[in-house]
Formats: sequence, structure tokens, C-alpha cells
Amino acid sequence: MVNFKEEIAKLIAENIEGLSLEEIQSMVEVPTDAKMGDYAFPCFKLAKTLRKAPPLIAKGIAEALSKNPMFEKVEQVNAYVNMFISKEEFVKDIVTEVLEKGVEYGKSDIGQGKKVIVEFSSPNIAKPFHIGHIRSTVIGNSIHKIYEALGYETIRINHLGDYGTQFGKMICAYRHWGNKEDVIKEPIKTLLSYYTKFHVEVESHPELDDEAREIFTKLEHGEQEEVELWQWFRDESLKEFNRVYEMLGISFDSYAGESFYSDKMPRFVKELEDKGLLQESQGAQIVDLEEYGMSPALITKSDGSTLYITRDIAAAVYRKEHYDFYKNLYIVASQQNLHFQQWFKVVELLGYDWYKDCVHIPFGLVSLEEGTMSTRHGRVVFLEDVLNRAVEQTKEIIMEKNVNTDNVDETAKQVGIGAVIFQELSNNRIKDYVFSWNKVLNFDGETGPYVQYTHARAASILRKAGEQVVSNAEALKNIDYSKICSESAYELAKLLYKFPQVVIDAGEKYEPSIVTRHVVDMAQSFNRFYHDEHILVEDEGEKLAKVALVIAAKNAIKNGLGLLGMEAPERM
RNA sequence: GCGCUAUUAGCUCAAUUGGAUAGAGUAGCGCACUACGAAUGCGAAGGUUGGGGGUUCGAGUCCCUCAUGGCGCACCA
Repeated sequence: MVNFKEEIAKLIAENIEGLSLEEIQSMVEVPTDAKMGDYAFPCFKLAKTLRKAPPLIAKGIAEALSKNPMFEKVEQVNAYVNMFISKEEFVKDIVTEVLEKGVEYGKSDIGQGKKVIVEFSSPNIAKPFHIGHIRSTVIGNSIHKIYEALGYETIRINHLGDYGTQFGKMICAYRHWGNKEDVIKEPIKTLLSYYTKFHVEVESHPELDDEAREIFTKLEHGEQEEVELWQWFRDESLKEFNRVYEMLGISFDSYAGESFYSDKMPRFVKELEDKGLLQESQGAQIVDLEEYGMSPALITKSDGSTLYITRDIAAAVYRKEHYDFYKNLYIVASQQNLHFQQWFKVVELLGYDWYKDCVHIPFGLVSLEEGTMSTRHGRVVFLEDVLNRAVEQTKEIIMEKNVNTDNVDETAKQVGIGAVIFQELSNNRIKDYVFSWNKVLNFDGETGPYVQYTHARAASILRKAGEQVVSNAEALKNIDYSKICSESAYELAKLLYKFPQVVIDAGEKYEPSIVTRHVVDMAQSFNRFYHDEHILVEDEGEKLAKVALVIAAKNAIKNGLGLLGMEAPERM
């Protein structure tokens, strides 16, 4: 496939002096309005070096370029050179490319198999998997898919919150008020109720806190009884989490949570000490970060037990040694910005230059209409409930529309869950948002179901076209591309062309919403094309060309949805 | 108080990273199903890009300042 920006830059470079090819290429842009061309080149910056008025420069370039057959037309408008690509050739190139690549379209090999760790989801054991966890889970999964498509080898790590003083509290509560049968019946809800009770009771019985702390210390030292209870809580919780992961179609390469690193901390604490970074303060061991404008990193508490940051650093050191990652990505809420800055700095101070390869990918807060979510106060919306309701509603809509699907339940699952995922990935990561049932259950406009519907509609056209026509189109023989040069067909082809670059951009910025928006654009453009033109026309040549474009669009949309972690149903 | 982050149409969000007349969806209004799927498409309306300065050929985008919201700032994760 021709890289137009690059080709255009080369042509311009032949006609002006004083700028490198790269500089020129970065100046080539796509005009906001298609009426101004497919590509444009502003000449303001050249005025100084060439000592000529920008419009004059533009005129010279336009005249030189207009001789090239790549363009249908090149015109000068003020300081701009506006270029119109020859449509027939363009549509031919792009349709050929997409059909030949198929499921591979959008992928690239820029990653060259380099290892990228994606840490995401990471719920806390014995606590509900609620709507607040959806962001890390879904964004992380999409980033994994995008990096995989870019040719990286990804390692998905679910850094479970399965360690810390909270487990001292949990075990303490279980011993006082717990019941084995109840836990087995409904693990998370039951364990959570113990945890909540602990917090109520501790108000009047402060000695419970000491007891909990003592239990955690035992756990940390590997005392059998405590470890067994903890292991049991962990197993039961994971069963519940896996139910949600299965619904979302998400899996992991490793569930090495915080506890996994418990025996890997002493070595690194000693290293800090040896390098003279550790100092005592109010009984705790800290790394002072004042000269970097940050509060100190607390490595061990005054009672000697470790903290979150200690485990995160130990985990990073382990991962570097064990995986030798190229990038180590953390899909974690923006609330923890400081935490990551602190420990990245500690790793730098330790003298490891791979601190630069660790990236915190933050995202904004989800709150409820009644306020911030709070497990302790019971102000939570369970992720599983959201998914189930979305699926139920989808099923109702399918029944209502009386669509001919082989398997209503499976389709409802794909669309309902897709709707939730899509909604989550449509905005810029960093935005805070308020969860709303109305919004998550709305399937009109720029939504997941809209895109999936478009895909199903394309599939429907292809079924109507018949196998013979589809296989002829797929064979790419004797297609007369002059038949599909209408504005709407051309706009659609342009969006298909941009797709691989969109995937690269999304990867560079760790921003799945870039893919989401492009998928919406492709769907909108397809629907416009569909309404503007009759596809299955009498003229066999025209029909063949249009069917080829439909196959290409359907394929690109499907690949795009795949990068978001969504299915593309054939009927819905 | 300090730090990070956000602020664009009534609402939810874009804007190719400094380029031409700031675009979508949604809500409300009007239109289009005897053509391939109306979970759709089309039209009109909707804006002092939070305020004020600055940088330059050009600013939603960069700098300064103020305002408002969110988050964080030592033994939770």
C-alpha cells in the first residue's frame, strides 16, 4: 500500500530546498474539509528560508505536482497546496490491500516480537468486582490487543491485591464471626460482610486492630494456619472473578499478585540499604525524595512489615530479570500518579536505567450518581450485574425486532457485553465519569451495538449477494473500480486506508479510544454509503466492485472491534 | 498550603499534536421504510473553546495568571 504522506513529501522535497524529508512529511496534513483535498501542504514556514511569499511558493509546488499521475488535481489556495488523489487508483489499492490481508489488516510488525508487560485489572481479593474495576480491565485488555497487533509479544499480568494488612483484618474477622458454609455459598459477599463488621466493631474495640496486625505479621512469616485461610479466600475469590473475565472474554498469562513477591522483597530492601538510599524516620524505613519534590517513599513500616510500594518495586525488579521486558505497562487509576512517580524514582536511584521503560497509564475516576463508590458503605455497582442487565436488555430488543439469529443468547451476550466494553473505551482514558444505567443501556448513536449492527448489516448484504458474487469479489479479478468512485464510497475507502495508522497511534498513546472513534467513523461512513447507493444492482461489474468494498469495510470494522475486545456478530 | 489532572454546543465527547469556516453523538424540532436490515439515514437549530494577558503569519492546542471541579500529599492499596 502506498504511503501517501511519504510519497507526497518526496515530491515536494524535489521542488523546494532547506527542509529535510522528515520535516516536510510532518507538515503534510489532511484538511478538515474534504473539499480542500485529500492532503494539503501549508507553505507559511517556507517563507523565511525561501524569501518568497507563501502563496507564491504554494503556486510553484502545485504546478510541479499537478503533472504527477498520482493526483487527480492539485490546486493552490492561498498558502496551501491542496492535493486530490486519483480516486480510481486509490480505491483499487485500498480494497485490494484489505481483501488480501483479511484478518491481518491493521496489523504491523513494528514491535518485532519485543516483550511488553501489560499489568491490568488487579482486583482485591475478597472484595467485590465492581464497576470501578471495569476501566483497568477493559482498557488493559485493549492495550494488550493493540500491542499484539503491532507485533509485540505481550504478557498479561493480573496483579491481584492479595496481600497486606487488610488480610490480617479479614482473617481476624473470620475467626470472630465467620462461618465456613456461608463463605462457600457466596464467597465475596460473605467475606465482605465480615470485613465491614470488622470496621464497625473496631470503633468500640480498638484492640482488634492490634490483633489484625499481628495476624498479618504471622501471614507474612508463613505461619501455616494463616496461610491456609488466606489461600482459601484467594481461591474462592478468583472463582468469582473468573466468571466476569469469562463474560468479558479476557484472560491472563499470569496471576502473580502482590503475595507472589513477598519473598522477593528482603533482597531489594537490602540493596537499598547497601546503596545508602534507606533512612530511618519515625521508626519507619524510607527513601527521601524531597529533592525531587515528592513525599518520601515508605519502604517498611515501623513494625517492620512492608507496604504496597515495596512490593511494586520488588515486582518490577523481578519482571525485569524474569521477562527482560521492553516496556512494562501499568494500567492503574490516576489516583496513584504519585505512587508510580515515587517508585520509578527509587528504581532510578538504584541505578537501573530500565525505569524509563516502566510506564504508568492512568485513567480517570468512576463515580456513582450518589457519590464516590465505597465498598465499606455498600455504595457499589457490581460489574457482573451491569453485564447481565446489558445482556438481558439486548435479548429483549432482539425478540422485539424478531431478527433471525441462530442463537439468541449468544448474540445477546456478544452485543450486550460489547455495549459495555465499547462505552468504556469511547472516551479518553483520563476523563472522570459518572456511571449511569441509562447511558450504559443506550444502544443508539455512537455505541457498540451501532457498530456491530453495521457489521451485521454488511454481512446481510453479502448473504443476499450470494456466494458466487462474494467469492468473485474476493478473488479480486476483473473488478472495475471506476464503478465505485462516488463521494461516499471514496470517503469510506479513505477511512479504511487510515486504519493501520490509527492502530499505531493508539499504541503510541496507549489510548484505545482512538481505535473506538475510528471504528465509529468507519461504521458511519459505511452506513452513508449504504443509504446513498444501491449495492446489489443489475450491472454485474458495478455489483462486483461494490461488494468488494463492502467486504473490505466489514473486514476492517471486525478487526477494529477485535482490538477493543469485542465480537462482530454476523446477525443481530 | 503544595503537586498532578481536567474545563470545548443544554448533556456526553472529538479535533491528524501550532494550520483553512471548531466537528460527532445525544436531547428537542422536521423529513425518509413496497429497493440490499429504521439498533439506520438526511435536514435545520445549537459555540466569546472557563476568564484575562502573552508568544506568531496563524492558538481549542504553547507560556503566564486567575477561577471552578476531580485526585493525591508517611506507616491502606
